[in-house]
Amino acid sequence: MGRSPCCEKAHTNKGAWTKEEDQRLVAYIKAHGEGCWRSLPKAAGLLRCGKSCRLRWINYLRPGLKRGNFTEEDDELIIKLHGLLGNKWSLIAGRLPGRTDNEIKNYWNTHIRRKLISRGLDPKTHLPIGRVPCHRQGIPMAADEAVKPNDMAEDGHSSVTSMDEERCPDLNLDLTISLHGGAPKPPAAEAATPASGPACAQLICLCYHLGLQTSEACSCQASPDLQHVLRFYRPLEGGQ
DNA sequence: AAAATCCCCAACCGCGGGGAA
DNA sequence: ATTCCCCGCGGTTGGGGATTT
Repeated sequence: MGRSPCCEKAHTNKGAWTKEEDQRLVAYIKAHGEGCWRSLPKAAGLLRCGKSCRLRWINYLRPGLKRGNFTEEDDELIIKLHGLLGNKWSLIAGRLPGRTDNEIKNYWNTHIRRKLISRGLDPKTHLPIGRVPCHRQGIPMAADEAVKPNDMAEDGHSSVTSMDEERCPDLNLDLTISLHGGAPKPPAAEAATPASGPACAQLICLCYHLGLQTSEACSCQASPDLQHVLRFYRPLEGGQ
């Protein structure tokens, strides 16, 4: 039982990519564009599975990738974003142009984790090591723990917003996503890009995004001025 | 200089979501 | 309504270079 394999494993290469494979992949994507990863390997003459091709392209061959050291500012941004989003590497990567989710994930696990530990902070919760998470005191916490049913019900707002402002006043956490009421979806790329600033009218509450919308946890829908627009959004002060 | 250990990161794996049939 | 397929994500692995003994 179980899911069928993503490709015919018997006739696919694994492991490190060769220069020739890279060249074939780049040439094919330049000519035909991204997408249709399943059929790409055959069309491009590669003995690789589609997933492998996609990964190679996204993480290594795609133009515009920044390779090399992260700056101190990058570090701090990643730490802030991780504190709010948790291990949502793709979302975090969306905030760091030229960086991939895989790269950030690796960098987190190899460098930033230790950095936090050396500061006496738990890399998972961002709390002082040994301390029990408690956001009500404005103490940092992991995003997984940031939105809990009771937090939402008490005052009708996501505590993430106030937490966010308390903790990262300089951080634009525009986590805009589409409505759940039949309104057209904005392009996925806009969901977490700085470009979708205050001008973006279709916003949604974070609790819904986190799957809490159907529970009592989310009271955003009760808000009279948010009948069509539910939001978790905080604009930058003075732009990006 | 050689062996052992550590560390980094590219790549793989399995799962879940969403759309099409 | 259900099943299937594809894509994308996050967790994990393992090869190989760097460092230490």
